[in-house]
Amino acid sequence: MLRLRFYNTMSRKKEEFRPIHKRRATFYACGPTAYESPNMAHCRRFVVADLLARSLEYNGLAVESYMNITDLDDNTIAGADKAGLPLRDFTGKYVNEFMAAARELGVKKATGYPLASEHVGDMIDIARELLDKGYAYVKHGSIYFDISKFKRYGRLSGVDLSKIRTGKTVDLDDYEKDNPRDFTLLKRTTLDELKKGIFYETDWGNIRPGWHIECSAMSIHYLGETFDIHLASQNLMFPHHENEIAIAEALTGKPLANYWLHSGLLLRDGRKMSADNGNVVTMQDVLDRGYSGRELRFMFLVVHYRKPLHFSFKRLNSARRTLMRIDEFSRKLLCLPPDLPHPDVALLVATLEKKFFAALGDDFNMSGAVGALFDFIKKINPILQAGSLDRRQKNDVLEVLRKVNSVLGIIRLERCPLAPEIDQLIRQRERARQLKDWTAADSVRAELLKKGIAVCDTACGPVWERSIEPGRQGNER
RNA sequence: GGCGACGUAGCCAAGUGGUAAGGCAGUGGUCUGCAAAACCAUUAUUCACCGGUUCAAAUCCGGUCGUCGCCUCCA
Repeated sequence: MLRLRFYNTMSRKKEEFRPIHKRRATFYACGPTAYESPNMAHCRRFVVADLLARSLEYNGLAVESYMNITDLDDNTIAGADKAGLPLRDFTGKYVNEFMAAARELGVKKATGYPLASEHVGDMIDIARELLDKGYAYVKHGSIYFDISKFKRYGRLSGVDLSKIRTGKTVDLDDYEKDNPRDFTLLKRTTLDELKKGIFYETDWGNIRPGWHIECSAMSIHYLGETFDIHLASQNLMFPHHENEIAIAEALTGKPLANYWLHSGLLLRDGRKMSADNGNVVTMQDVLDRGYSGRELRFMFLVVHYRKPLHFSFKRLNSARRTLMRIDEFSRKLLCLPPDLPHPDVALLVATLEKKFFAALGDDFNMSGAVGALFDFIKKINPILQAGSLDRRQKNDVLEVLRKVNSVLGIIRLERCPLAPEIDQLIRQRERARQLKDWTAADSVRAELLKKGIAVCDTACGPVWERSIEPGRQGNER
């Protein structure tokens, strides 16, 4: 059992996690917009959400997690228009890509991935209620949230609305707000949208929802008025999260989430990775270069989730090498025959478990946790090399690694099952090697390779693995 | 201009008051029929800079510099 603490943006401190329900944890993560292919920034967010979910699960909590997909907004509408496709077909393609990327990254499925377009009814209800309560107003067929009515605005991000430069990034001429700081809840349908059938009928005319109300509506719909954790990346803090909070709290009078977690940005060449900066590296780019989702996952995992992460292929290479060291270790552990017991193993196993989960529980300090794993590997390696682990100790080692891996999700602990004839061949090759019949040994090795088994020799005997195409290694669970 | 984050070795990265984890690369060694590796050892008198508090500071306080992000629909 793990004591979980994490940094709550709302209080700007690390706090101990106390779920609302004893055995259940609920969290909502802001997901991608379905108008572009998954890139490294999306991948990091997926992995961070997965880390959170797995940590909560390890803590014995049943996790209910939702990550929304924005499939109804300016970008998706403009994208579909440009592609000459119906909105649904356009976004559907990207939704599938995101799901595939998540799988590739070894991300456990969230409870749900709701689409904004399927919850417009909820959004309209919320807007109506906010109008009734006086937090919103109608103007020329659009509905805006009146920020002046929500006194606690800005608590999360610390912005002072009087000092903000309005209109710097948005053309205010497109809106008819009472105050430029107000934000759109429901936007009057344009003529073009009307023609394409992208509109929803309401008492106030045809509309479509704005971005902020989508998240409030979906999170409340699935998780209730107050849930445990809201997760997203830092650059969404203002205005998106402030607006989400304003909508939800004006509506219910209760906090939307008890803990607000924000992950760091993903940078490329010192700048945020985004289409605007023209420095996007997609998941597909990385796979095409022969890297695996598993290698990406590891690269994302070892950097603290709140820190900015500079993406580079050099870094990815370094992650690959590091992973190879772990793989070598687990291969030996699985393949080499058990022998005599070693006196230090019990303590080493206990230390790994303690240190790994203490680091994890301290605001997801994965660098510290992985450091503990390497300390362990370094100590066990010589023992393994000397062939002095007995069967029971090997099981203990495997068991602690399974625990660690329930969060990491990258260690290969499934012994590659050997068909009897493969086992036979390996033995045959060993006999040939003992007789120094190198020609026979090499031909058996070649035969094994044809059957998809790569054999390496070590001082303690042969170690094998399923030979896999580089870059296409599957993730262990 | 306002708000926020970050700055630790060649690179990546932990460490938030007790004397610098871990990984990659490098170097040296061990093992090895071949192959591919692997394994071990080693690498920061110092934590962007300046000042202060303290017996003790990468860690706390004040200031400076640098990089990045957000400021009302890129997400």
